[in-house]
Amino acid sequence: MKRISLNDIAKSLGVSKTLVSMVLNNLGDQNGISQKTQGKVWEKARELNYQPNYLARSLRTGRSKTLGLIVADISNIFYSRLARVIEDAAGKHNYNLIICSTDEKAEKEIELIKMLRARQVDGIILSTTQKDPKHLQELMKAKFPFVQIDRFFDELKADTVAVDNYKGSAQLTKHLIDIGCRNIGILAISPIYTSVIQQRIAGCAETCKENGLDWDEQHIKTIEFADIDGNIEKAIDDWFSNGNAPDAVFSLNNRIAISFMQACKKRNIQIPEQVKLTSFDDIEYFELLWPPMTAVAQPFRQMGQKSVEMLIDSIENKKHEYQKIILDTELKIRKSTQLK
Amino acid sequence: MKRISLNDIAKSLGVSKTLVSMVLNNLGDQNGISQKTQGKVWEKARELNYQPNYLARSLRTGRSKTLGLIVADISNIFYSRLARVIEDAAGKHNYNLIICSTDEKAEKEIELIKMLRARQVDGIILSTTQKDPKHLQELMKAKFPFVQIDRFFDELKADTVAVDNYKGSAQLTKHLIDIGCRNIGILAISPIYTSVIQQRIAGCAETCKENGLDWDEQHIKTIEFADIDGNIEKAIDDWFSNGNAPDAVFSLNNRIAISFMQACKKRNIQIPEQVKLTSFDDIEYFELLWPPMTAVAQPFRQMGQKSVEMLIDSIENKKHEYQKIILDTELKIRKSTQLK
DNA sequence: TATTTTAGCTAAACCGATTTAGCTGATTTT
DNA sequence: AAAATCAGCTAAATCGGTTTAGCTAAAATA
Repeated sequence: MKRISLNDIAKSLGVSKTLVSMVLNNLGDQNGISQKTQGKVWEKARELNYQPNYLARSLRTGRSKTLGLIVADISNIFYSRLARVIEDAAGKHNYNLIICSTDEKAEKEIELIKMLRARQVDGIILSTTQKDPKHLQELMKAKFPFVQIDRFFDELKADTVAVDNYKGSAQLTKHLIDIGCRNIGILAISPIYTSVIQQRIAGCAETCKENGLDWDEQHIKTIEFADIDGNIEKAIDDWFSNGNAPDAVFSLNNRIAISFMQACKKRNIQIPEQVKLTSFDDIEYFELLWPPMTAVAQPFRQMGQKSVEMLIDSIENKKHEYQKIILDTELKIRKSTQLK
Repeated sequence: MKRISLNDIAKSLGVSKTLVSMVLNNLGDQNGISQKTQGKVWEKARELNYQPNYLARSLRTGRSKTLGLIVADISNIFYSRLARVIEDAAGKHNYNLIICSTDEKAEKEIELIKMLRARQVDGIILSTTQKDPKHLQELMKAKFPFVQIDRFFDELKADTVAVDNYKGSAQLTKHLIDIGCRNIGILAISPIYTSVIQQRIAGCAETCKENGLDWDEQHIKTIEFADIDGNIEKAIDDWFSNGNAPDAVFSLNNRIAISFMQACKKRNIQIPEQVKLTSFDDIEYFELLWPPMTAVAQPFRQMGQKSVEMLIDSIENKKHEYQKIILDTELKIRKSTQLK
């Protein structure tokens, strides 16, 4: 049952394992190994069904050909689609992926980064949950390759790919104002200190102010990640039983939007008649919901591909220079913000 | 920038790396290392911010504490939810996960298994795309730990966790017949030879026959994974322009159901008035679609947890005995099969 | 013929941990 | 005082590759 090693091949052929290694890495010609010997090595390798041990190789070369991907929750469809793009892009360069979810816990994220580094991943693609950039600064200081995706600290001179959350949010808000909304409520997923959430809130708030709407913090309800449904219930209670219900709700995350919609169904709150509903993160289901949901779509394919390109360049290219890529979103207007 | 190794700690303290290794693995007491020395080691490790190299450890111990997860497509919400449960369950035992998608390609699956074994994962959780059990039999012969999840070969004496697809499908079909459907069309995702698809087809076909409905292969449309939308278009063309349109459609996969629904919207085919629509794999969005979709729900949490338990037992426990766990599904009846 | 070159190959170090077998000097037992 | 025990520690092998430096015998050159 023991797996076949280079040594086994070498011994059974009466050659050195150096030679076997060179041949199987296609360095035979370069090192002047005769065609005849090369043939024998390949044949024996096939006969014994040799598979190299990547651990041993990685230990020696210092390259594991593995990347880490850290997101809040891989079962969130936004991240799983992103993960798939990243998996494929990484695969093209012969890298594989260890995927981890933080559950929006900053502490867990730090543990995961530590674990991934202990596993000698060559780099990490990270949608951070950190409140401040301290830990990522340490990564930078250690010259450890990583890319910020989706969420990021602008002050870090690090590779970044994200969307213009401010602009996307402002566009959506403008749309709501254009169709007559005067009181926009925000459902923000905790932790709300992330760049993504802050920018989305700012985009909405500024646009409201610019257009002469009242704005204060009261418009924002924070939904704890650990109990989305319960928190949504509370938010709705608060809004709809105190007589200051918003005429439009802007959910900053697809999960929350769904939960809000479910709650409205239960309570017979009509969308869009009683309240307009909109969300960040367009997903394919939004089009088929009742009512179909107006949403801000993110170019997740581009994001995924770019992040891998940047990361691999930063791993393999000594003179890699960091880049910040900010992509545009697209507003998809649907029935949840249209009366007719 | 070099990372700190055991040797660095050992040298800087003037002790052997054996000692350092023992202390940091909490084997100090057991090996009679004095408290004073242990204290010094821990302190130095903290001071130098030592992180063990998992590759080196794994190479030596023969345990990588890594599992492989192979599914058709991690961006499919069914698999991403499963993956999340598996990630958490594995994490509790200090295992991490390399996640891979096969795109329903049998060849790619074989490559992925090879790759995962080369990476020395300790075991694999696999939703197979293979047509015949040949390759999995090889895994068994090599005594390599793996668990079949969702899709499986019944003839393999291997750990398996899945649902009773036949029963779930039969239940759903019975429901359709009960509400008056006489001509049920199946949308099957290719490859249709998987256990899952075969059982779902059989459950539907047998139930139709038992209830006196006509049945032949014409009722089944195969949808190629690589072009779901295009294939759905063709299927609809064929059904609805040839005058032998089904009065109910049973989609064997959540992706296909969504695509079918989208196509119906475009063509103004009314659900459920013109055609009832049902699907396997209940997902949270189904409840909010218009119309909400009748579906067969799978206990994915249980599936994920059980699969990890079984796999880890089979890795760590010499006298592990294989188990086959077949769970029940739950029929969720919603508006897409109700006229009123 | 003596020397250099070359083709073809190998020995040994190395990556960073774990693990086995055993050493050293002090203390206890006989 | 010699032998046995014990506390506390270490040297070296090992996992399976890659890589460096260099060997050997035959062929080519001087």
